[in-house]
Amino acid sequence: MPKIGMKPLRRQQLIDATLESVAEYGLQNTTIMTISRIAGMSSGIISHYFGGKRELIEATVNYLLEQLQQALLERITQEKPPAQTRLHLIVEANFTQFQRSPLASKTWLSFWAQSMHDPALARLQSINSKRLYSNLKYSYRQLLSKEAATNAAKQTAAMIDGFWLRSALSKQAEQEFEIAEHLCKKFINDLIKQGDKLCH
Amino acid sequence: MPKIGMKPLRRQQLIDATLESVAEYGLQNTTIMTISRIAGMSSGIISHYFGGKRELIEATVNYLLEQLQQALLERITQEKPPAQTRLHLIVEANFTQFQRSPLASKTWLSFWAQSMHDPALARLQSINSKRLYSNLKYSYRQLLSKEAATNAAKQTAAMIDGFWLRSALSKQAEQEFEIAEHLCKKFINDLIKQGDKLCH
Amino acid sequence: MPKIGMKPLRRQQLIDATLESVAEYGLQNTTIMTISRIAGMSSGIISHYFGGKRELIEATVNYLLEQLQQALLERITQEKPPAQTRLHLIVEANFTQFQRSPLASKTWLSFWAQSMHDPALARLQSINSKRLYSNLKYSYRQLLSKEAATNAAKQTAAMIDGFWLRSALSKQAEQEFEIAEHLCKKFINDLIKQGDKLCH
Amino acid sequence: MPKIGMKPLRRQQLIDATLESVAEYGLQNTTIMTISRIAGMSSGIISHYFGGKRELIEATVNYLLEQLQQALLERITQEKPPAQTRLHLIVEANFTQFQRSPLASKTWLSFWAQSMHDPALARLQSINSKRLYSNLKYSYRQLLSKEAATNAAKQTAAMIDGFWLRSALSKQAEQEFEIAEHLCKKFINDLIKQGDKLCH
DNA sequence: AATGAATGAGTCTTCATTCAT
DNA sequence: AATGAATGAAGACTCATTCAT
Repeated sequence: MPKIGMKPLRRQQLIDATLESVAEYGLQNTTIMTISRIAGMSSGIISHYFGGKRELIEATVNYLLEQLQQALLERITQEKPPAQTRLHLIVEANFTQFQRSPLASKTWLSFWAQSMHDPALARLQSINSKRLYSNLKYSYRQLLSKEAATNAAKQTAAMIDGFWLRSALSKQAEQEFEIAEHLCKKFINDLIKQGDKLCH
Repeated sequence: MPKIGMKPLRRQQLIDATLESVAEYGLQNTTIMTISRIAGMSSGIISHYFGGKRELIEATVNYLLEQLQQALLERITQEKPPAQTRLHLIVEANFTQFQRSPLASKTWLSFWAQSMHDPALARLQSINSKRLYSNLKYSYRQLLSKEAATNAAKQTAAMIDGFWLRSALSKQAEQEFEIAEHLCKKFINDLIKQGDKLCH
Repeated sequence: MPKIGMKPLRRQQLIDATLESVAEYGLQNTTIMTISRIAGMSSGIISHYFGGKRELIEATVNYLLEQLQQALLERITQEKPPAQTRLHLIVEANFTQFQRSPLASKTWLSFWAQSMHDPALARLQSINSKRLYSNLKYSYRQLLSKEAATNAAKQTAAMIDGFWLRSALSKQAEQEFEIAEHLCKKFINDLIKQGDKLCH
Repeated sequence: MPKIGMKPLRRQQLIDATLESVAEYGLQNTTIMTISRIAGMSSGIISHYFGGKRELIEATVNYLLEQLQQALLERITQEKPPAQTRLHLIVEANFTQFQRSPLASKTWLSFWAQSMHDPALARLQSINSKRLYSNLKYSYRQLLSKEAATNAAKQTAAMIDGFWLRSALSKQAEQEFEIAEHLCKKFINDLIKQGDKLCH
């Protein structure tokens, strides 16, 4: 069945299956078998489309990164929001329904841990980490002094990642994520309010 | 060599070797062989002293938790510090030289990821997470209203964990940890200063 | 080679290899390696087709039982023999060429010993034991009183198993089996003759 | 503690422990550890007194054989019984309380299975098998013709071993052994009675 | 005499990869 | 394009043996 465009479709199906498998069994217990079974395909298909398990894992992380980036772009590029709004949108992009899902959150954490010993994953993780920081700093810079903006961006990035980590590991993930988003925004607001006073 | 007191010694040696192995190879690539080779012992020794790999891993996490707890107790119990100082001490306890070491930080992250699919590790992680929050909240409560203290404790816990996570994954871990500790303390100070103003 | 019908073929090949291995090395010294080497396959194939060594062992015992049962059915069902003939046929089924082979006899004994500590094997052994007794009793009942039939069935079953055991362990197994079959039939004949006299 | 006569004592204690271990766990699952634990000694003691596990196992089988032989001698040498009585005594010696115990019966069977692949055990088993036959034949010879005696001895030996095997593997071992002993004696009586008639 | 700490070869099992079809 | 049969290296675990004390 030599259909055209089969390759992207199959690849995405396998990436989705990988996300499901990692969410259910963990990265450690995710095997060619669990992935291919979830995808409803044979085990050989992975080598066929990705060359090996490692490449499929990397492609899956890439997909998560793209989703995150896209969530931000969707929010920001439609309009030209003021800096504070933009900061809120960055927070929101990091706490979308997709990112909150056990599927995504468990996978992220597994990948981060793995990234310490896998250069390809480390590279992706580094890009992601810097991107969050840059986005935050850019917006803060419009409201605060250079030093204050740098500090604020680092604190906010840490708080976002920290809340995200704690929520992902919590048993009441859903609820925790809700509070987390609120407290991140509150932190931003307090920071700006405080910055105003200090400026004047 | 039937020496008395051999058991605690060997167990600690194996825990140390596990930390080194996880730091170097990751939890996923840490095997009975890597651990026993680092410890300079045979592979059978692990089953002999811990029953199995799983129990050794759990004992190692327990050791990390104890180190963390002890770092805090050392700082707090010798004196009765004021609340703000106490909050700083909590931050410091989470950023000791030991905790900053790749050995500890990489191991923590590996364990957290694994905890999502391992009830025993999940339990330990949960205890640790709640302990940090409780300690922070207790101190904040002496300075802020109940609601404000709760929010502050959650934000601070997230920031500590987040900084810790970002630093551990960073290539300039040492430097990042330094800044992280400073910014956590700064956040606490700002929060309290702000809280004062709101109260008055 | 995705041929259809590969599974039953491979399973039988592995069962045959298991019989050979147990006959040559004993159940205790039969390993995944000895079996797969005899079968001319890789070690992984056993888990692939049976799930594990245990299941392969059980399947092999089952095969021996089926062979025994089939040997009896072949002899009995084609005709409706008189009771005495039927008793002889039961004896013959227990001393077929296959059952006499070191391959079968050594394996039986290994399995019986193991059955004392393995519920699954114990169940199979129990079925086999009861089946022999039932078959004998049914035939004797047509010739003797109830009590005499019970006794005769028990004695005959014991004699068959005992001869079988002694022959299997003997160095001149082939010769011993020959005599054993003859003496079992003689015992049956004598018993019936004697029963006649007692009846009349 | 260089006590004199320690060696025989320790050896017997270890043989007893081996019997218990084999009865409880089976020969396959009987390890240096299970034996030494039951004996309340260290694992090293076995090498110390027997050289290795294998030698201990063989010594244990030897002990079982001696018990069997002694049971027979006790019954026969006290008096000079007539042949039929003597045959009954042989049966009784094979069904003493000790031989009926799971401890002895399970061990016997394990050893027999192992004997197929262990020359030392095979030798012991062969001696035992021949001894039973010889004893039976000697007594039968006083009552029957040479050929009849040979047949009778073989049948009786098979029946004894067969009953013993079936009883050992039965769930109601105790009860089965009782019936077994009775039916063996009955077989002997019937045989002699029949032999009388044929002789006259 | 007796211990038990330590070893490491051997076992079963898992699983990513290969490849004929 | 897609399968899944087959491989074999690597994993954790077991256990008889050794040996310093």
